[in-house]
Amino acid sequence: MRESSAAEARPYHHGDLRRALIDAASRLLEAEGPSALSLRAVAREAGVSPAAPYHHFKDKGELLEAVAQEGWTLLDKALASAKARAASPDKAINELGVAYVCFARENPAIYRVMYDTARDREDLPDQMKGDKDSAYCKVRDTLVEAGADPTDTLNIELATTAAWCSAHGLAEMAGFKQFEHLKEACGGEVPFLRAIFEHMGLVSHMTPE
Amino acid sequence: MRESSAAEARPYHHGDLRRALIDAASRLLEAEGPSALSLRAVAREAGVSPAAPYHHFKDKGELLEAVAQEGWTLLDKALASAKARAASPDKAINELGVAYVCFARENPAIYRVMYDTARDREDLPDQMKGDKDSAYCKVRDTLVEAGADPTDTLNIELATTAAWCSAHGLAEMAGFKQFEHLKEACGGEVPFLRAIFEHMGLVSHMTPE
DNA sequence: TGTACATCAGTGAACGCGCGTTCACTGATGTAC
DNA sequence: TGTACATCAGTGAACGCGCGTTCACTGATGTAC
Repeated sequence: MRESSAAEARPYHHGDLRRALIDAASRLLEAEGPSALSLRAVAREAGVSPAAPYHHFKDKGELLEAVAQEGWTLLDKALASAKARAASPDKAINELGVAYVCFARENPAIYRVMYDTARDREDLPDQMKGDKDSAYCKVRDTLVEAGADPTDTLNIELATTAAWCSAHGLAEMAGFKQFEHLKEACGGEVPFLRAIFEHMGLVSHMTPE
Repeated sequence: MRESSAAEARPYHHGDLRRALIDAASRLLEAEGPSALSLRAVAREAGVSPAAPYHHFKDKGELLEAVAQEGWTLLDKALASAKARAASPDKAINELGVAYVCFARENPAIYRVMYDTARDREDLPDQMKGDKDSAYCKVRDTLVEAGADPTDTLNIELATTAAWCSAHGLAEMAGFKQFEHLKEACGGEVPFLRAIFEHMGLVSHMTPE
């Protein structure tokens, strides 16, 4: 009832500073790049004193992990809506790939934080494999729907991994200048991505024929 | 004639401090990780004052670029010897992939510096495309030797890019704990890599039949 | 072959900076009675 | 409904640190004569 005007001075208690700090970190990250992400800068961006974040995060690392976690959740959502859009299961796998790369291209700094923190721990977030709605499971299920033998779990997992790695590699490389002329030749970035995924032939090896 | 004993105190003039600094940086990088790579630490590791590197590099960035450049050269060599070892052209492409990933796995920090600096500039080193002996050209030529139509330059380039991205993605992910059980199931890391490359099917789309 | 001198490649002290984190504090909030 | 008090979530000053870089310097090297 009290916050009548948007321009009103922020009250002493913030309301949801944890959330605000994660958002500020994301903003900073995309605006200034990963190297600019200090705890002090995040606090500054959120309009709060340098000590305030310590009431919500043990240290800088814990904030970074929260930002990465946020990224994985956004990625899950992006893949879910791509899958919902796909016309048929055997088209879906490449569309998931395209959506994956687009997510990385639109949020390059968060994407980097996601993988940098994962690589430092040599561990992808638990969410990835456990959760039924996770991005990983979505890719795997799509391969099955496209005709892969669901009882051949080893090959299903290998194929899912192959697809994931391919998409990650493409996501990290797609921005390089060297590929500009290929994008033009294909008629834009998305057709270029589609063409690359075609060449990776991720589904053909899994289906009986 | 003067440096008789290996234990002799280093003379005032170093001889090849530029080289020594790049080596020191590589050592530090693999020992302590990319975040530990400061100019001062490199000077310390090389046993030299903090100001000494400035006689050989304009600033920290220039040293980093030299380290990355060194990495690309080492990668070229690793791929060259893998290609020389390969039994047949159509096996060679996957073997190049395996060698690529092994290089990244054995030099993870340098590998990261290579791509971090490239991504910051959105530009792979010129060497990559220009030089006939470059890693990129080696992959492309191998695809042609394996039967791809050499006049279809667009598809050759797309396939080379696809192969490169796949290998890069795998290189960055291969260390994750989540894949331990797959490596075991395949009988080791290298067979695992081979299996993943099989699933990526990089050659099948290029050959007439 | 010796010597004067320019140039090269180091030293080490110093600069200012932003960082992560801690501290004693205080204003705001919520709860027990 | 009012009040005392514990707890929560901020402040802002301060700490020590390692960093990149600059500076005046000096020891070593190489070259012209």
